[in-house]
Amino acid sequence: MAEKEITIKDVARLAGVSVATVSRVMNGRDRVSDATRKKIQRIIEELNFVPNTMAASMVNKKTHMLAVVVPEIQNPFYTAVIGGTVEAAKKEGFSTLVVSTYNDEAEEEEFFEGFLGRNVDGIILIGTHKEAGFYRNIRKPTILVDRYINDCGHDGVLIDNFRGAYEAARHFVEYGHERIAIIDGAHDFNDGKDRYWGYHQALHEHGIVPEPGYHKQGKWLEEDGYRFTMELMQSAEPPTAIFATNNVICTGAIKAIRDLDLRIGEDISLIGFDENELAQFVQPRVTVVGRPMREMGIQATEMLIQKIKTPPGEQTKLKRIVLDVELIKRGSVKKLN
Amino acid sequence: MAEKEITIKDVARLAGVSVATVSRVMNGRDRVSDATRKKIQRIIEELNFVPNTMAASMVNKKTHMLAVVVPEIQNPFYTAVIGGTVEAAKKEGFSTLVVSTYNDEAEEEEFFEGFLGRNVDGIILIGTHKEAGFYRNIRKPTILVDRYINDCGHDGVLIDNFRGAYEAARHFVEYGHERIAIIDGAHDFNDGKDRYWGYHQALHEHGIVPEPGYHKQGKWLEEDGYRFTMELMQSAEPPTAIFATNNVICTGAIKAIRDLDLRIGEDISLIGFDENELAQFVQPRVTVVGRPMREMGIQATEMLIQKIKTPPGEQTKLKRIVLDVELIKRGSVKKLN
DNA sequence: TTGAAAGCGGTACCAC
DNA sequence: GTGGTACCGCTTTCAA
Repeated sequence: MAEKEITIKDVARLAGVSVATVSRVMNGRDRVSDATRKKIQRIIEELNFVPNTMAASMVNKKTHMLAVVVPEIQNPFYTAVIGGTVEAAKKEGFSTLVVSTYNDEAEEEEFFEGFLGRNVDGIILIGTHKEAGFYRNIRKPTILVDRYINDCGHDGVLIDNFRGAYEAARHFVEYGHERIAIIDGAHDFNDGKDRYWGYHQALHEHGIVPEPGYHKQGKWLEEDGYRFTMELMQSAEPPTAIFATNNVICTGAIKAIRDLDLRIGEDISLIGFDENELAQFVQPRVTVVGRPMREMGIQATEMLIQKIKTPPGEQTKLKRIVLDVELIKRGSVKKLN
Repeated sequence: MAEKEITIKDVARLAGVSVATVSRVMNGRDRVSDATRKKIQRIIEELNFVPNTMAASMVNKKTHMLAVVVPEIQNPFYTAVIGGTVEAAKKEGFSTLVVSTYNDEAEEEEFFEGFLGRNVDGIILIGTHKEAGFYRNIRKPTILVDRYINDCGHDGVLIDNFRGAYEAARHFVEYGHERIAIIDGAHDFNDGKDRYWGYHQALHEHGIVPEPGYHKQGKWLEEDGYRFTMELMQSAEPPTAIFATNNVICTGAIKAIRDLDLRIGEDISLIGFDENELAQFVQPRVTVVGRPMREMGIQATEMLIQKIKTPPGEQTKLKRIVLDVELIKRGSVKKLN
């Protein structure tokens, strides 16, 4: 397991040339005579020599690695973004490594201070921190995905949360709903906040004043979706529609509805945010606001690599790409009018 | 974004000491006078200096990083293993990075040849390669998880697939089933093969000869579960029970049963392998063979770190840890007798 | 207690 | 074309 590693020096010695020449052959930049090249290549082969990437990185300050840092690796939304990133990175010759912070700020900080954070060429970040200061301290090409903090100093790839929620709520209204509840979580990030206000505006525009009791705030957890749906449906005046603002809340809501022996799209209308297994399984299937998850990863990665390749001098000003969402209508919203 | 990095030299110069002394203060090993230590610490603070981990690693050959390489990051089984790994690694002061090979051998090879594979201290590997040769080439502390290849030269943390399948099949038999189908995939790895033969033995022991048409082999995909369940149930002599040998096949089977308008545990009995969302959602819930996924990650990581810390001389002989599985009985198996 | 200097394993510039 | 060599940023003897 731990024989002394073979180095470029060994190769040079055995080939009877200098390390410089071996280096040339490895990188194929400078030209080397065919004879020596052949000989060196043979020795490399024989010795099964693999250059130490770290040593190389020390001098040229490049690792050709990207990190994608997500809050939670178990959430299919994030794994889809990761998939897009890996694909796009590979195309450009970069390797990708994944880090999950498990929604823990300390964990996120450790990444940046540790080996990884300091040695990747760039970072795709779905952050956990809420203050711009944290992000401003990141001195490395970074693209924020999904969650964006104003004044953070980095580019972002986002989706139009406001519009997604607006469309969902409007869909309810158009179908004649007025008692429309929303289950979300803390408004720590733009995404959650925007979804709430999108919903809010759609209602207002149609003269509906959202009843305070219809706004349930948890922690963006499945159990919140479950508990609040239970509460709502068992209250004196249950809503006719529920907007579940992320995929796990939606899962919880579906389970609650099932346990309450209610029929989706009949006894209660439901719209979720993001695709999820259950939403596609139940009958009728659940209408959701879909976002181009994989595409977000791809776009972010392309921006990132672009940025990495741009000489420090000519950095352009900050930009944010906003991708569109789509209301995927299925059968979970009952027509009341 | 790219001001010149601060180095240990800058600190040394400003503190009016040698780099050696700064290094001492940073690592806290050697003793340094209180006065100089204070001064150096102040400068480090002021400059916001963070040492270059790569340079350090070059000399002490340690990165304190572990990689966990999985075939597919979207599969909850693997993310659970990852979770266990991250937890255990953290306890011992190691960072963990995740790499998904997407079931692609080339991708897996690239990892080992690239920056990451060469610079982590150890690897938790759920491999994609099928030949022992590939694994024997890995010259780094490595633990194989779940999938094990004989003669690979590494320790492993496995589960008793044979027994899990055996228990599942026996459960069917005890409940009076005789027409028991099994859906699996290629027997490339021990896990799949063992599951098939566990099933096979249980039937044989009870004098049941598995009908060839009841063994459906696909690619371990959800669509296989769906397609084969359809085929089986629409055949001239449909089985009374189906053993879905992994989580996604089970998901597919559940969907097919739903689309066929059949009732689980009534028209068709079903047992899955590994927990999954749908198995717990449908009514009645689906009986599954459960494995201690997170625990597998933890055990593997502890073995790995142990190994990393063991001096090369005194390596012990190979060992495999086999964790137990558990048949989680729920309502999806009908009593026929 | 502190400093000088020799690496770690490469890269790249400058000579020849 | 090829070799010599000064780094990259840090750790670690060895001396002082």
